[in-house]
Amino acid sequence: MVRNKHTRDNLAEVLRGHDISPTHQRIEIAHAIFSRGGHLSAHQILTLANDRAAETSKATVYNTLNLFLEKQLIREVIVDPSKVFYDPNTTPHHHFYNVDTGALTDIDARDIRVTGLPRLPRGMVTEGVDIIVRIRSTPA
Amino acid sequence: MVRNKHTRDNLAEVLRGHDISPTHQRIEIAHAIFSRGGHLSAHQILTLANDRAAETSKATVYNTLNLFLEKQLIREVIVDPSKVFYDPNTTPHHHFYNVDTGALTDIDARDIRVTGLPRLPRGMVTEGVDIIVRIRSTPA
DNA sequence: GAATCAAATTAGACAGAGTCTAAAGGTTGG
DNA sequence: CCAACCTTTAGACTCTGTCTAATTTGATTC
Repeated sequence: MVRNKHTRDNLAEVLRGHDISPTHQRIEIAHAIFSRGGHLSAHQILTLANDRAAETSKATVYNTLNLFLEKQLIREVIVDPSKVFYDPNTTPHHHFYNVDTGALTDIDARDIRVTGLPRLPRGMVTEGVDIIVRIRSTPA
Repeated sequence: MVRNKHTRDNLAEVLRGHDISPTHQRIEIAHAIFSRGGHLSAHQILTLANDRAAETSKATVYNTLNLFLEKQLIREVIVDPSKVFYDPNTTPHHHFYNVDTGALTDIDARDIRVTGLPRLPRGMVTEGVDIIVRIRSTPA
């Protein structure tokens, strides 16, 4: 009976599974990202990681996020020119982006089909397809 | 018989057509963007605009690009976390993004069809759908 | 043309995200 | 314990973009 998938012990295992030695700081950062399940900026992650004890520096947050990206533990979502969001959901999915509030919402990619894309240039392969649906509330 | 669609005189007309008073600087900026037909960063535009005569400041480039955006003369393309690209093509289209080189290529949106998108939350409208196909060259 | 007033431009200070560096701390194996 | 290596760190630095206050430009009216 699992009470919490994101205990620090479990996270250490996850990190090891991705070839990442689980240090204190990395576990705190993973905890910040995974326990909320959603779309945080580097700055938010820095704040959360230092919530229980101030032991993680800005440099480490950036180092670690880039490491997590490399090891495919998280994904990057680029919708706002001034900020990158980090996404713990690495299953194929896309995003609604509320241009008024900045809120990001996942769209499961299972049902999505894109047709009519041109053939790729020779010697090129697709690494991924990102769809961002920009939405806003109807004006009064 | 038109030799060049992007003479400075023609551009002045285009600007007026979008409710923008055509100043020297604005014409130089428009010229930089339109005469190359694609995907420049603010920094590149600043350099190009000062090519023939150094008369355009950084502040004006940013002011002007934002004005052009508002007046729908150009579009923004957000693919690179560290930089916004400005796109003179305002017809519906999407992009190939070469993650190795950073090169952007247009994909005409006419033939593209996306199915399976979930219904929008109440009171929301779609402002636009951006599709970015990330590509890279096959490893040797 | 001169006077006036709004719009546009500007240099440079500023802000925020992210990188880099050199030093220090911690692990691990022998 | 030692050596080699990996990780973290403070803080300086870079880069993109914004802001401000002052000046320049340009159009309008007399």
